Amino acid sequence: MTEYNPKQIEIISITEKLFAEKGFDGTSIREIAKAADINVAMVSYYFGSKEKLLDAIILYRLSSFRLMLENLQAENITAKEKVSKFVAIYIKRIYENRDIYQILHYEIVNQNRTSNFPAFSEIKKNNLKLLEEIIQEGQKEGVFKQNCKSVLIPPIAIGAFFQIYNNKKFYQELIGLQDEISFENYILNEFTNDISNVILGMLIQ
Amino acid sequence: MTEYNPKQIEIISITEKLFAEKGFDGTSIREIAKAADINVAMVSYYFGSKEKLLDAIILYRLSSFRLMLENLQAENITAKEKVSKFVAIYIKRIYENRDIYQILHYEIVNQNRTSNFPAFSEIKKNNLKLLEEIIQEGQKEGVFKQNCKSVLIPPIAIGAFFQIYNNKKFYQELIGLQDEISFENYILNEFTNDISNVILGMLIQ
DNA sequence: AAAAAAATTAAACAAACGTTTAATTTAAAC
DNA sequence: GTTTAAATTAAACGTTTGTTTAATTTTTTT
Repeated sequence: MTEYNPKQIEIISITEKLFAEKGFDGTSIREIAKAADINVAMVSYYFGSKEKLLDAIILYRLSSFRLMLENLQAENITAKEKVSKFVAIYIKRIYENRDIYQILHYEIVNQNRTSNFPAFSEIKKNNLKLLEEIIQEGQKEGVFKQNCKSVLIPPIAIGAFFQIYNNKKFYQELIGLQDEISFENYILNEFTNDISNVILGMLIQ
Repeated sequence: MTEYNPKQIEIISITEKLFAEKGFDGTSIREIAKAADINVAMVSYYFGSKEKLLDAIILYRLSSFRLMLENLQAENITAKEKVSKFVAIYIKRIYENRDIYQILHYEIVNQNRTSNFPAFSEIKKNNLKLLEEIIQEGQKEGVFKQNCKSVLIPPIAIGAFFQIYNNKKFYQELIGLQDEISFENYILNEFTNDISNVILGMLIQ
């Protein structure tokens, strides 16, 4: 795997934000160069092309995605608590990596690019597998229903989060969250708790 | 309000699909012209510019969005049944208008365009108002909790739908839905029912 | 049938795009 | 301190972009 030097990582980070905000097609190399305070030729020099820069962003961010949830299974808590923890860790990770999620989401919808996202599918599958193990545990404990819709859990969590995040102004006004910090607090506490309860309500008999 | 002739409506419909698939920036006027079998100059001739064509698409689709849910409140059924019906109508409408939802979603995230979406916010607010009336009804009936998170209902429904729709291939494989028809059936029946239950689980004491 | 209006066309426009070049500066190696 | 490699630059490349022009065809009106 390719290692990136500090200059490359800086370009990756700045471009990640721009792509998430304005989209791949909506962001020009000249904009990137200006934001990162580099010459336009540097993108090609370091990454080969704009599209390969996108690949680099995805590769760079996704590489740190593995593990994190692995330890959860081993913990000595009830299945119900594990689901709550899963949701909390999941939403936190999405929130913290919202830029790359936004980019990936759009690039998956938008078939213009030929980037391959099998790595992303793999992560999703692993998450689901872990989740199903936890649910089976809860079924054995007799607290979860037998026909649980585990597949719906990630889309509910991710989907609801991005619906609110992408309509931030609308919901900030609605819920009454003035600044960025109170919004972040809402997401990581109240929202996380609510979604956790919604999902548990679906699982518990 | 401007009326559109059949030729304009054809351009609107074809462009709507292209914008939803490839994004505003990812779709060129020449692509639109080719798909709609018209000369490139016709877009400017009929709509003024590419950006005004986007406005026309939004205006044209959103104008048919009002009502639909209005009658629900008057029906002689329980609040619980009303919520189920609300969710079903809501998901159906999103599914049938998924292209314009996709465009709006992206354009709201993407601040490149100066299109104003107060009409869309208005629709969302009206939906929420109706929903809260139904919930209050259910609270009076004594079936719904006192502190209900009604704000979360639309984002859960829309969010979960688009998470699945935008990762269609992934979920088709996962759930086992070979063709387009069985996917549509899944969304309008099983998925709608599951989401309805999830939301009711959140409301019922 | 003649005149007026609307629709359609091919061609051209300048601007912006991603990318490459070749020259220059900076840093590392010896 | 000289040589070699890496980083950075301004300029130019050929395309593609959205839009406009001016000429032509089609349709409508009288």
